[in-house]
Amino acid sequence: MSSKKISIKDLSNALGVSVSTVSKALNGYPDVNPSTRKKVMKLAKELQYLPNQQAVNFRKKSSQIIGLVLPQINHFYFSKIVESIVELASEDNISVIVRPTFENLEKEKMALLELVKLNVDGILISLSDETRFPDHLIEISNLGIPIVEFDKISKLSPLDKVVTSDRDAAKKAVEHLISRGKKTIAHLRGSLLSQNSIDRFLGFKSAITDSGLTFEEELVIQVLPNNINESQRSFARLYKKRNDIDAVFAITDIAAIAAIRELKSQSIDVPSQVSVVGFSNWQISSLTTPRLTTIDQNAFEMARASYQKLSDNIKTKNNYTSREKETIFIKTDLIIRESS
Amino acid sequence: MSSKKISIKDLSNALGVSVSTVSKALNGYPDVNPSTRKKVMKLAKELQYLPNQQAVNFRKKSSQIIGLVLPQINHFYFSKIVESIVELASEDNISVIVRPTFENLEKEKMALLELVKLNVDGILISLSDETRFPDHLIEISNLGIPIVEFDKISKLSPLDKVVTSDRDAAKKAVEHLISRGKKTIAHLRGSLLSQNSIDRFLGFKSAITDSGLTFEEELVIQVLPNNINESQRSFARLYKKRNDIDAVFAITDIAAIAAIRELKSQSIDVPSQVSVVGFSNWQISSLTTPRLTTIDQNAFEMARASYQKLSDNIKTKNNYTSREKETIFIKTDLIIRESS
DNA sequence: GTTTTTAACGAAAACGTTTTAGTAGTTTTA
DNA sequence: TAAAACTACTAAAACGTTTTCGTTAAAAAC
Repeated sequence: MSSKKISIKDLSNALGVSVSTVSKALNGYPDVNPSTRKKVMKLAKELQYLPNQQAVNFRKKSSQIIGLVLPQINHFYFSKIVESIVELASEDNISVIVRPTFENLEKEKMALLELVKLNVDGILISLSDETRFPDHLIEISNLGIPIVEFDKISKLSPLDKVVTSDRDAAKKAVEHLISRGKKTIAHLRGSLLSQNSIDRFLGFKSAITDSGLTFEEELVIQVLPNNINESQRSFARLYKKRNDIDAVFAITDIAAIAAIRELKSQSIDVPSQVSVVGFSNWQISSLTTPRLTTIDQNAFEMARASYQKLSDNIKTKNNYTSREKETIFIKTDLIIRESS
Repeated sequence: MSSKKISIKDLSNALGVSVSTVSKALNGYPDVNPSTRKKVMKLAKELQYLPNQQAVNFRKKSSQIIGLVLPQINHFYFSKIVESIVELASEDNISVIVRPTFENLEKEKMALLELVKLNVDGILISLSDETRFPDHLIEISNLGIPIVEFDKISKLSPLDKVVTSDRDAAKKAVEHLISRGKKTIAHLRGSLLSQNSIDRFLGFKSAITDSGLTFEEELVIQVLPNNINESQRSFARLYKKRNDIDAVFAITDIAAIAAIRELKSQSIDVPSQVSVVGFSNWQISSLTTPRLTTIDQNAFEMARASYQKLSDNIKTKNNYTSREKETIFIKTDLIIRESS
């Protein structure tokens, strides 16, 4: 049964015409007689000829493949990004090779190396937590391979970037709490080195000071943003010291849920006594009780803008290295639900 | 700056030695003088030679790429599968091209076609809801391309399959409820056509009858497994008719949370008055209040077994078409938490 | 000292396609 | 009717490798 794959040569033999003519007929070149073209097309259909894309790409020195490197896939935000990018690319007949780094710099470097070897047309990357210096990205860019950083980026690289406007988003969230009359607002932040964490903190701070409240260092604590138990314990410690807290702005939905869980366990009502706002709008935030007010990061728009930028870079590859690089900001939405 | 990519030919020119020798030196062939090999290696490192994997694969008639086709990526279970498969494959230096179908048969067919054109070494697929007949899979298999179905499979295809042991899992879950003394157990099931839904229902039924309880048709209702509002409304209708229900076995965690939400809104205590068990062990199930008892589907093991099977098939490709196909069952774990 | 073996290398084909450059034959132009 | 233009085709190179099959020279065997 196993029908062997048929090639242009098979068509050419069967029709008594050269391979060049077959290729031209198939690809719409003008210098082929309509009747010949018809014959070629007909036989191609009959024999179910499928062009060997691998050979085409090799010959054309393009791969029609882009690489997508990111910290994780099993993650609500990132998996939406993967899904969106893959779908957008497929509309352009581009395939996507995904490589998770698990926040490991070595894996990130390995992934990039593999992608370069594969001759990918371009790379989209969201950096691992361990990545301090973006030298490996710059090297790739110098090789003439278009590369766009998104979401978790490095401020040190001269590359195109697409980022969430974390600072504005955080400010918006905190201003919302303030507009609800909250005055003693705690912030559960993440790592001191993560750019997201820094920007969200800065947004928090400027919302506080801009509205005439006094910024208290003590009300800002660091948590592990994706660890609910650790976050809950950390928040519990803070709340013990400062039970005058009337609102919490958390760096992630998980951290927010951790706070809510702790407050519930102490029979503090959310939102009347303490309001809580998260960040990311994970699916889960609409399933909790109370439903969580949060920031939607607009994963699709992040994916779209990143892919678009990369796609543009690929299309104008000739002067890629010399072109001015830009940073694009993705707008967020405040989703107001029951927790605030 | 843009250093052009260097090829074997560049090395060969620089060293005054033939391309064959360079290639052999690089690839550990025995018939090359150790000193020559050293020189080649040295220069290769200096010039940062990277083999053009595209050319290698083309020449070797392999792609070192596998295709992964599934309904969605932005989904806790599937994204874990994607992540796991990609990681396992990367250990074998295999790249993965992912294609979501969004439960659309046309997209599924298109995705497969693209993958075949790309000469992928093999394909892993989880079928869309729309897929009734697996003809397109069989065609591919007949082309000699190894293919393994996983999770959402078709009973009609003579192919290798890896599936969750849904029936056993559901039985286990319901037996757990029975062991807690529950006697009037409702089941929130999914589509009448989906194999998962059928098997979970059959597991539910056999747990009931095997333990001497009477199976009541009325206690089984159909819901949209991933739509919390619809599920809640459907369950509300059921509970209105039958408020003697003392336990619920739901086809997904979402449906389970929907039931819990409805019960809470009626001030029915979970689990003392009504116990609830979900299915899938999504991240969210450990974050709800009460934490949800559920079935862990062991996404990693599903990924591992599927990849392993495909990998074996690829390695023994010569007699693939004629080989006996098998179905592998992935064991599940009952995760007992607070909702039961 | 002749034959045989071995060591080290290179030429060239091959993978499937695209594309350039060329060629015959026909048609148009002037 | 000779030159110019056009039509429809083909040959062959090219993309970067791998791998087969020689080939030469040196080493080993007898």
